[in-house]
Amino acid sequence: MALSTKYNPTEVEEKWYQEWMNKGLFHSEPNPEKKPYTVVIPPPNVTGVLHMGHMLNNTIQDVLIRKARMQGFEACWVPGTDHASIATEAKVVAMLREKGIKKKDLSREEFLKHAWEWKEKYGGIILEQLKKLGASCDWGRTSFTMDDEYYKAVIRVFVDLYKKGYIYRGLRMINWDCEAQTALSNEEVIYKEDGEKASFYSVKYAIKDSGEWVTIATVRPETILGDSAIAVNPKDERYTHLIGKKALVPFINREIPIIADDYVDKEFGTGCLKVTPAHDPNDFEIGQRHNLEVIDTINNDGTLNEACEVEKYVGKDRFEVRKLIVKDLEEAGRLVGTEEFITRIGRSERTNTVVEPKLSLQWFIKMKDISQRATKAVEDDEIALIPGKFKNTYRRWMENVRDWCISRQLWWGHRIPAYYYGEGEHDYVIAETPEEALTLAREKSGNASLNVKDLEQDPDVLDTWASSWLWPIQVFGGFDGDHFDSQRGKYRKGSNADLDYYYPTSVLVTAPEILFFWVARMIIAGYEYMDKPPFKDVYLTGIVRDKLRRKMSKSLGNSPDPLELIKQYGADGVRTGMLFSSPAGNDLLFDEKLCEQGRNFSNKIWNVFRLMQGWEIDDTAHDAQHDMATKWFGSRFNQALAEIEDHFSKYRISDALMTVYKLIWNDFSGWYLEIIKPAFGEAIDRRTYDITISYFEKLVKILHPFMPFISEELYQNIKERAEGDYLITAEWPVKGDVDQAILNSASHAFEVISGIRNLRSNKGLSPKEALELHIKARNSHVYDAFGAIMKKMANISELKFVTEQEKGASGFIVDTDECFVPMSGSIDAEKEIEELEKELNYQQGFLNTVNKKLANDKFVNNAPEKVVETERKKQQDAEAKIKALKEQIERLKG
RNA sequence: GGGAUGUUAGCUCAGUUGGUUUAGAGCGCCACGUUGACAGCGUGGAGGUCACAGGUUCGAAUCUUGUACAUCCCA
Repeated sequence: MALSTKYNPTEVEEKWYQEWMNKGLFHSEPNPEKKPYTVVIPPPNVTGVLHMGHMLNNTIQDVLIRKARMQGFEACWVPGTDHASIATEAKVVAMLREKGIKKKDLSREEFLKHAWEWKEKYGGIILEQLKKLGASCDWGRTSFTMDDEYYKAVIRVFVDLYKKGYIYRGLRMINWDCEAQTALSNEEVIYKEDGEKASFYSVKYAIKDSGEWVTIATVRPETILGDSAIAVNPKDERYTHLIGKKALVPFINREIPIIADDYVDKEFGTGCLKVTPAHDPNDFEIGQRHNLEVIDTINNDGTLNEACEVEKYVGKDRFEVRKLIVKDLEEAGRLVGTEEFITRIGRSERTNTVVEPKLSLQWFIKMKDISQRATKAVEDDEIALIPGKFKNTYRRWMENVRDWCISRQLWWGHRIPAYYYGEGEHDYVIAETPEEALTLAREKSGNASLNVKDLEQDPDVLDTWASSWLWPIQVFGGFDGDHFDSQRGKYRKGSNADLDYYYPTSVLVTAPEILFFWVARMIIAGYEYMDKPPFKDVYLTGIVRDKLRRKMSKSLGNSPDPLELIKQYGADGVRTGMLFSSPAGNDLLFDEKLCEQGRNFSNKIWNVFRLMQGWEIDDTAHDAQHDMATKWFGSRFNQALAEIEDHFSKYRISDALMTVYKLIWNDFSGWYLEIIKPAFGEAIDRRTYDITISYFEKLVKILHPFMPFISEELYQNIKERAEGDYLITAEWPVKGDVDQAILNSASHAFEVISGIRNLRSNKGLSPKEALELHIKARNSHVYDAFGAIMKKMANISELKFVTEQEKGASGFIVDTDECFVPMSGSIDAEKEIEELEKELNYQQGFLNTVNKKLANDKFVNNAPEKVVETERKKQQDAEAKIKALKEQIERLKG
């Protein structure tokens, strides 16, 4: 059968993925005979489509899981998706808006129906796309963070943490969109790149019981009426005498203290800061530190309320009031100056209105105590972050961890299980179900006649991360039913076979951007509920950028369509393309050329197969000449395998791939096959053929994690396979012996071959023209073993040893052996001398540095003996080489 | 403003507790080559004062200090 000279991935990839699925080869069950190797996928958002970041991330996971599977681990890769409350809700709202439906016209139930429909339609897209990449996930275990059981788990954990005293309700600044009347996440607030123009007003406040004044500067004069202090820097000598005194708010003459706080920048404005805790996040924090009154003067719709105490402003919009108040201040002689400056103004992504910082009651998790174990785990390397530089980042964040605000003013998500039965601040209960809530509420209120209708559940949902932090536990159902011991607030050990077997997982592969959002919190939850870490290693990938180092994003349009790439280069090509340049933690500058390189590699391997497949085999003969070649490649393979294992142990996936790449392309294809390749029309002997095929089989094995499809295709084609024999589950090669002497001899022989090729190239001699090679060698060992190979590879008709310089020959030097190639024509002596002198120069310079070292007593006395010895060896080698070079030059001159 | 990381060939990166050669790889580039696996290929070649300036050391791309630039995180 004639095979195409080009490899065509599309069909092959489809075929093998189906076959692997049909045979259940991705599926895993706890197996006491084997050790587990578990990976949980970072669940992609249901809103998304596959982008290059997913491609990189999931390729790495697949490489790791496939290798583990072949190494005899019970490999389990659990896939799934994240409900992504904010992103999804925004998408659904936008979709409804296009249909002319407003969210506020819908009931919660109606809205959620739309959301679920949307999720069913689009939520699985990424997972389907991952199949094209070759991801060997155990699809039967697919999880979703809003599956029924998962939902219950999240609620359970909320109740549990509340019982343990970790959850509380408190005031916090949020971003408020006055037009849409909703809270915004930080991600939904946008700032113009170059800032915006704003006016900076200087206003003077009277100091009580003194004729003095103090001048503050503000961009938001409408919030003056909510002021509760004036702050100065404690080191600012201009104002020290005022600290502790009272100032009077203009118009209303409310007495507010003058306080000292480090936050205040002496250089900025007048050095006096008006503090309005209700309407500025920084002011709020200052307020907390100094126990200041919080006076909320702005309504949800952006108008001022009664709390501002000035009748004419009440009910008017904040920007209208700004104009009015500026005018009034001016008339009252309180406005000292106005200047324009550029500042960052946050606007709502959706309505473009200026975001109003607003205080609101939110739910929090106290982080300090609950996170102690997680901080220590990374500090003590119980969990390794790779690359290690993230250990610092992690420590700093954990040591300064802030309480986690877990409530979101949204509908899509896990609804907070707080049930209110009255208007009082504490009139609520926390429970898994309304029924339980009712029982608790009756107890707490002492009102036995309460019924379910009197309870109102908190309308907000939980932060998405407050569900995904349970991912490594809950994908195995760790919080289901009796597995969770709600008395102790722990997983009940031994109750869930899957969890007991697969947890802790082996490695988490994710992006550094979510180190705190997700990774740290999973570690916290892992120790809290399992008393064990969720994973042993965390491999942090880089960000995929374009050639110009810009992050790939939809809005820039600089991200290629991954599926299109797969179509063009094959999944194997794209996978290797991504991995060629992705050291852990470093950004990957994506270039389609890398995929092209991957595709070319597929093609190279394909043609290797075509070559071997075309050979005729002679069963009777044994060509002993090939024994040296097979021995050599055996050692070379083992050497490379050891390197590969070493790279893998350090998660240097890119280096491991490059080692495989070079082993196949240079060593196997470039040298080995060329050596044993039978001449046109001749057959290869059986023994050499068989061993070559066994080498090729080993090569496709170590290739498999990177290029699963072409490797399986070739594995199936190089020989008949028994039923059920697949590469994906085949045994990973075992490390064997490395014969260093053979490797050294081979590289010497290859250098001689290169020397001859180089000589041909310089002299324009055809490779078809046979040459003689005469060698003045220190020992002839290498040539006894590799002579035949050298003759074949360099087209040498005769190889003989000489003891004297040769006249009328071109020469070159390998190590200290002098090689002569007799020439029929004339020799360009000048040119050869020039080259030899260049080399001589280098060697003499080199010898100089070595001699300098050896002449230095301090070096000889202080350096380790081994180092001194290698220097002596270098000295000897260089001297011998220089001698040989000089001889050659003499010869040419003479 | 605080902190972290980085700067090695045209590009992307290795360089593993300072000593195997006055630095390596892949890609790109240049020259030559095509009836016999592969032009999506082969053979050969060029290309770097390791950002800059000091310091430590017998010895520095590697340790240290400073400068410049770049990226990221936090406020």
